[in-house]
Amino acid sequence: MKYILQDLKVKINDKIYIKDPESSALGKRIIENSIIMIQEIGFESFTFKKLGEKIKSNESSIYRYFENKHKLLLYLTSWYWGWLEYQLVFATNSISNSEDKLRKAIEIITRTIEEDSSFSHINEVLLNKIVINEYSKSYLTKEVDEENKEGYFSFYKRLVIRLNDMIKEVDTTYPYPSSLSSTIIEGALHQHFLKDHFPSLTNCNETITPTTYFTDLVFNSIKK
Amino acid sequence: MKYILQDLKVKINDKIYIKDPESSALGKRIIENSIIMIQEIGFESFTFKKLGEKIKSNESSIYRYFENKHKLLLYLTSWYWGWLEYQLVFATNSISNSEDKLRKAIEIITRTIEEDSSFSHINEVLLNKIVINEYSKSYLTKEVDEENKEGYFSFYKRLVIRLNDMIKEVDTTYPYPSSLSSTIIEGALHQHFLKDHFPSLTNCNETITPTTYFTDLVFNSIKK
DNA sequence: CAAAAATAAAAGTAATACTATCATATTTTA
DNA sequence: TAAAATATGATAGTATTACTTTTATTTTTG
Repeated sequence: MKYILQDLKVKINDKIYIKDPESSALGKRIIENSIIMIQEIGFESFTFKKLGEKIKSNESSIYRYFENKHKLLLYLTSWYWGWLEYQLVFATNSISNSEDKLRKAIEIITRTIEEDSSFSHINEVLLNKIVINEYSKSYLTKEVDEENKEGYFSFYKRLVIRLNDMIKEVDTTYPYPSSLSSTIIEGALHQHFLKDHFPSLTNCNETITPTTYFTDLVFNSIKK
Repeated sequence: MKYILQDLKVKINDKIYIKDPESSALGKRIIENSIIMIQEIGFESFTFKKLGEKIKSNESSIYRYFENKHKLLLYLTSWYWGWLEYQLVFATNSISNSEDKLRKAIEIITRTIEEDSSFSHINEVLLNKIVINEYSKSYLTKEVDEENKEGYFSFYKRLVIRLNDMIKEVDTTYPYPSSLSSTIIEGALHQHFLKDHFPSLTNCNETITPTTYFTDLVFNSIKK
């Protein structure tokens, strides 16, 4: 698994970047350190100038890779959803029973990314935290429809559709499979956030995980 | 109902503002027009300078009411959740059957705010759109824990807890009432957003409403 | 080794997010 | 009703952001 993951390259829509950060050492440092920095100080406070200082490069050099920090966030989150989709496919592929498959899919999507199975320069534990705290900012904009047309959200959409398909496989008659799928994916991020900042608004904690909650939710809604 | 609503004053935490916008004509113009403007151009592009031009007042005068636009967003969204709570209490109060009560509560929380039942200077149809598009930005910040301690999210929390209580009333044994409650409230905003921008990720449309979907979801999860 | 490409350094611009000062208008109250 | 207090408006100023441009330097490659 490790070996395969090391070879995996998530192919990001090339309109998101000006120059592919995977194509150079500087590009990789930009990605690696932007993840660390956004996680540390938050997306609002993060600037290309600060990142330049951190990686001892120049602001103007970073602008040759990404138009602006919004595009960089789109890049990072696209990578995350692509990575998660790979995890999902890898883990569910061999399961023939559709109920077991769905169960596993929910687990993959809602679990806490804990062990640092990080390969190369991307720390997906930190990246998962960024997705929890910043992802919705990437689509809650006035430009969402244009950017959607450009395909900037295609990994996310593909994941929602994949889960939707798995739900349908278990119960063809369930009338809201894509709403349920999008609720799980977005809701999982939200429950993880609440657990850390608004514990009174969730039952999730060290013992009850979002996986437990969403598994129960899904299997009560669809017929088994 | 109209009459009562006209008298309702949502009492916002006074640390959110510097000077109470309800206390003056200028303050009310700030609120009224900031809602219109944020809805029009989005929160990112919105500035106090632009608002000043629109209401023919001065940037510096607006700063005497709100420290910054983040606090203004907290004010507007607090007002919205307070208003929605009022709607909820008003509509469910007289229902004695706890299942019917929950059903009505879900309806109030997940429905599209359509008719402009606006009173005074606040247009809650536009405000609902702002909440759909911008609310998560108000808490997805590095300051969320401090601001939560200051009580800036108390209306939202109270609504989640109220719905949680109603779920418990119907089924005391259900193990995830607060997660379900927060999923409904956050999820309803999300489904409304998807319906407008990512229709392939939701089953909600003109005929299937978020209310239909969430009502089904809830009553399949809890025992009746 | 020369040419091309990538990166770094520095400077410049327009806008943002404020703060401060002072003038003027309006309201309050003595 | 005059004086005082308060609210608002106009103007200017500051630091930072979000870039763009130009030029110099370093690295890569043919």
